[in-house]
Amino acid sequence: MEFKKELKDHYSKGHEKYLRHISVDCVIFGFHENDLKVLLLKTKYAGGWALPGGFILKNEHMDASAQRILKERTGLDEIFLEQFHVFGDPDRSTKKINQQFLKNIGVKADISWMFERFVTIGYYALVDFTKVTPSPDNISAACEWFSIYQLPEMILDHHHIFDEALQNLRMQLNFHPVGFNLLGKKFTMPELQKLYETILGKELDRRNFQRKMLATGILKRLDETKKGVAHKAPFYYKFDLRNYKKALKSGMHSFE
Amino acid sequence: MEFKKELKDHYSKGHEKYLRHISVDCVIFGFHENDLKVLLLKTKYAGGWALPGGFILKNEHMDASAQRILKERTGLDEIFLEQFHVFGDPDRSTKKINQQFLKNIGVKADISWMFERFVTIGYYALVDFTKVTPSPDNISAACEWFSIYQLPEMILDHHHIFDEALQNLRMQLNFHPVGFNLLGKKFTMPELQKLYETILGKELDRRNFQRKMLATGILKRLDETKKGVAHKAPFYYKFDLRNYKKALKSGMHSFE
DNA sequence: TTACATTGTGTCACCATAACGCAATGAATA
DNA sequence: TATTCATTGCGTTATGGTGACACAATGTAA
Repeated sequence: MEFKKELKDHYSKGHEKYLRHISVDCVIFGFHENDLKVLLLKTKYAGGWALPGGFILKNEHMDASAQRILKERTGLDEIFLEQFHVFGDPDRSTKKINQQFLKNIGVKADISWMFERFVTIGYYALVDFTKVTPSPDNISAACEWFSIYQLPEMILDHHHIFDEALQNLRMQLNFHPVGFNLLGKKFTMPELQKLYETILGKELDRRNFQRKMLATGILKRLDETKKGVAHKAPFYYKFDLRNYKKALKSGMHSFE
Repeated sequence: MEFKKELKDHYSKGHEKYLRHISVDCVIFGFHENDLKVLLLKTKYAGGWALPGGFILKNEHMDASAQRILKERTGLDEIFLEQFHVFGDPDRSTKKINQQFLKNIGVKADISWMFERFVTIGYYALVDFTKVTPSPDNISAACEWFSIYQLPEMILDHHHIFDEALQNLRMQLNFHPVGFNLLGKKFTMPELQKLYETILGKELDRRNFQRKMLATGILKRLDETKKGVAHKAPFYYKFDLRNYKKALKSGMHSFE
């Protein structure tokens, strides 16, 4: 009940803390077991899964609010974040779902700022899957990873927001290095390739991929090879941060 | 005085009409006399030039509000518009300038929604220069074109917004056809080339440009040649709208 | 010891691009 | 009327990136 009061306060007085009409939604990508995954929240009251989202504090930088939201859901700091699109359809947050939601938590719809229209800023994030501790927020019953190829039913236009995010990530992949945010410190070439294939949703030629990646100069080969694998052991690589950052700014060439 | 009352109402009661905290700013590009130009407004009260901007009506699609703003400043309908970035720094609209402004029109700063923080959505537009009738709004003394290479002093972070818009336009130029929105119905190859050179800010090889443009398939050569020119008369071209739109979706290759 | 899936490196044909050549055009000039 | 000449239209060549594929090296499993 203490919890419900806090929630009720949030929904009836949140407009005193946050900018009205503006929300931030995050598409958080992680890579695990050769699969690209997205972090979603199971809403308690509305039903369906939702992108981690939140609002902008009255004196907070918009980017900082996205960072804050991600920190709360993943436990991670200084996440790679990119604003990719704003969703401004007046009907995007249908009144229906909010009404049901507010009724469930005992707030009269017409006195809540949540009942008003929201324009939402879409961010996508790339995180190291192994370092994330998913934690649901107040209004969520669960916080879980989903394969981007097996997404559950999602609320509002969140599936559409996800689609746009993925499309933007794929574009980004053509011009900027991406792996650093999604992989651990060291990795093999086949692992890196799998990441690219998963994001792009298509297979790439092993040999051409290696040649192109090495040509970018953002990789450093370690003397170490992967142990305990059947067949020939691949080398480990790490990113050359200097060149990696240069490539982030200046851009690269595309992949097949 | 009638005018001042209207303005005062807008600044003291506008929040009843518009979404709070959100504005829309447009970078309107036009091409004239081999020069890329931007449409700016001279503010009456604040001093300095500003991007045409406005707010989102409570039940209006965000894109529609940008279209409305452009219609008011240029007289044009169905303008090519692209949302390119959101500017969310809490300090971007400094209180200083708004305070001075509101004082000048006789509105107490602390009662106006305009005094609050704004997150602004940046759009850029491509228009046919010859069809535009620049018209200033209430709070502006003038509405004029400026060469992107000779911009005047601009208010707030509007110069920064312009810079981002130009950078995005240049990116866009690499993958999507652009001329249709900036040129008239028919044009010569050198004219089209000048447009590209002006946007990119560098010279291109005349012969390679022609070959590449024709290879895209978005152009149709007319039987007509330009009259009254010294030396060899160039052919006129028009866009093949079918292929043009296809290229808009699927993308193209880049220019040098 | 052998089999075999996987890795590292190399080759080749193809295509887009950048750089440049040259003849055709047609108004301006002599 | 003949000539000049900047500009246009079309073509050629060298280069480098890309996709498709070959082959030897590796190292565990049979």
